[in-house]
Amino acid sequence: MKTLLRTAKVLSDPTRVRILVLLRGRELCVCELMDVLGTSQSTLSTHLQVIRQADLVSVRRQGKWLYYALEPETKTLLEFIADRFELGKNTDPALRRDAAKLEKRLSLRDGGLCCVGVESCSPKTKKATRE
Amino acid sequence: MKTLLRTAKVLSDPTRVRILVLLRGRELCVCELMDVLGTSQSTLSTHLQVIRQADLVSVRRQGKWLYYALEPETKTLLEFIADRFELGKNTDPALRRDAAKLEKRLSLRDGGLCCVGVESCSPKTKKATRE
DNA sequence: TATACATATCGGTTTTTTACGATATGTTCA
DNA sequence: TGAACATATCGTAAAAAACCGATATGTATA
Repeated sequence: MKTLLRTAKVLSDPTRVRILVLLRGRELCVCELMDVLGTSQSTLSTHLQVIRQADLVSVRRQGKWLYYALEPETKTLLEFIADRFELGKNTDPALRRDAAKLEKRLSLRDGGLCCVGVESCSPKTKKATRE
Repeated sequence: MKTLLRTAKVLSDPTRVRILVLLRGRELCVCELMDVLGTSQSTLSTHLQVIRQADLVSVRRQGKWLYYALEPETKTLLEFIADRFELGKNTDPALRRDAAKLEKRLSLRDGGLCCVGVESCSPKTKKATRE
């Protein structure tokens, strides 16, 4: 029951759903998520903690960065959810915008590294990156 | 997305999960739910509204009483959830206690009616039926 | 070792959620 | 029609969650 409650809590917040959907298909580092979501770094970090405590993701360190990825079981769950609630087919405007932003952001990766030469990755310049 | 958020919100509260599990397999009237859950009538009513707004249940009036039942689609969803989060196998103490209480309560039904001759059905005597 | 930097945690504030008694609503049956 | 009753809604207080800036932590690299 507790596991269900924690998982459902993750899924009851739009930002967290967006995070999970973004992680579908690839791992992402925190600053990439921040860029796409447009939230503050501390807010994002807290959301990630909620997701982590529900055991829905794994974290891997590479260099200075932490890469978040869906657990295999979470992928199953997300398939089911995307199917049932029609998240997959670019139906939702927020999710579609996220996907577009992510694509742009991913094209900035250099040799698989997320933040090399991306000025928005510096916390100093990173406040309120609204478009 | 909105549908997912509403559904997940329903599932992120233990009382609401208990309600859905109780409704698995049979419809129940509000006073039966109240008896089993041990919450106040207004609290239960509010939870039921949240569940209703997520389109997870249908309501049917019979005589003075309202009977809540899972929508067919909700049954599918609950099967999946019970399977994945191990709600079915009497693992959870709260759910097991609920099941036992419900069985007793259902044995009081008279000709399929829920509240005939059940004194705890009167709002006056119904406050805080803790065991 | 010192600095820079990516991410986490803390403190405080605002918003949301929950619970409950009191009251309203609407149905039933005398 | 009116009294009784099952359920819904309202008002409010208490608890939880979300957000953010500031600061802490820990890794990387010069």
